[in-house]
Amino acid sequence: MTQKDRMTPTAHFAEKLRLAGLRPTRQRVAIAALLLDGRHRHVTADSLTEEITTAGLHVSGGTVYNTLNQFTEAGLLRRVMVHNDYSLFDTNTDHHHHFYEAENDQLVDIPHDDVLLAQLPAAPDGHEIKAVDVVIHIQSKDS
Amino acid sequence: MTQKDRMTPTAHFAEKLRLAGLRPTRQRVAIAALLLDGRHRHVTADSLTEEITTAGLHVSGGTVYNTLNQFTEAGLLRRVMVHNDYSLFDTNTDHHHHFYEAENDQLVDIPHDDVLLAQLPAAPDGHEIKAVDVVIHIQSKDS
DNA sequence: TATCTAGTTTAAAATCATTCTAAAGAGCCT
DNA sequence: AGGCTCTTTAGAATGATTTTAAACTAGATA
Repeated sequence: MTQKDRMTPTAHFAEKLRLAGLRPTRQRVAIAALLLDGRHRHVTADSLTEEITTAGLHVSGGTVYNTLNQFTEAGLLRRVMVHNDYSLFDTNTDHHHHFYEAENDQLVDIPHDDVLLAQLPAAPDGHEIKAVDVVIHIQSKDS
Repeated sequence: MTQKDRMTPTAHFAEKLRLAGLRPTRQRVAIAALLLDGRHRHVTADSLTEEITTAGLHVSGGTVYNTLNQFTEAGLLRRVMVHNDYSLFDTNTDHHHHFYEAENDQLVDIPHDDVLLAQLPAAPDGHEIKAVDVVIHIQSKDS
C-alpha cells in the first residue's frame, strides 16, 4: 500500500500540486480533482467553469484562466492548437496526436503509436526540440 | 511566351483571383500583388496592414481580415496554427511543416521532405484526411 | 495559537484581435 | 448607361483572455 492510497483525495491532489511547484489553494485543488483524475479529455475555460458549477463550487473567471495556464506551464495539462477561437486543453499529457474536424470543431485523440515519424529535421542552431505536434485535419466524406 | 508574360502585373493577379473564384476588386488585387508574388513568408493582419501602408495604399481593417480569410478559403494562403494570440498566414501553400519557438514567437518553415511520416492512422469512419500539419516546438538550448 | 507575508483569488474593468453593421461604392452583365 | 449584386468602409460590437486593486489565505514563524 503506497502513501498515495492512504491520502484523502484532497491531500492527494494537494501533493500533486506541490510537486508541480504550485501552492495547493482551495481553488487549484478543486480544479485538479476535476481535471487530473486520469480521465483523458479536452476542456476549455468555459467547459471547466461549467464543471465547477455542476460540482456545486465557484471559482472566478480569472482564476479559471490562471489555473489552466499554470497547470499547462507546470506540465499537468497540455495546450492543443487547432484553431484561434479559444484555448483548448488536454488532460492527457502523454505524447500523442490529434484528429481535428473543423466543421464541427471535433477533436479526437490519436494513440501515440498510430503516427510514425520516421524522419525529423535537426532543430535550428542553438535550439532543441521540445515537442512535436501532429494535427490531422479531417472532414466528412460527403461535405 | 505565355499569356501570363504579356499581362500587366495587375491583370495577372486579377486573373489569379478570378480563377480562385474571387472578384478582382482593387483591394484584393493590391493585396494579392503583395502576398502572392511567390515569396514565401508568414503574415498577420497587422503586418499586412503595415505592408499596405508602406506601399502607399489604404485598405480598411475589416477588408484586410476578410481578404485574408477569403484567400485562405480559396487556397491562396494557408493558416498556420501555433498559438492563440492572433492568426498567422503562410504565403507558401505547398505541403510543408514548421518549427515554432514560442519564446520569440518565431516561425520557421521546414522543407516538405525533411519530415517523413511513415505511418498515419486511418481517418475516423465517414471522414477523410484533408491535411496533416506537423509543428515542431523548439527552444533555445540555454533557456 | 496568533501573527506575518508573499502568493492568490475576486469581481469588475480593460485589452485586443476579429467580426458585424448599415451605408456608400464598384465590378460586370445587358 | 442602367442596374444588380457583391465589396468596402468606418465604426460599433463581440468575446476570449488579461489586468487591476483590494480582500483573502497558505504556510512559515514566533
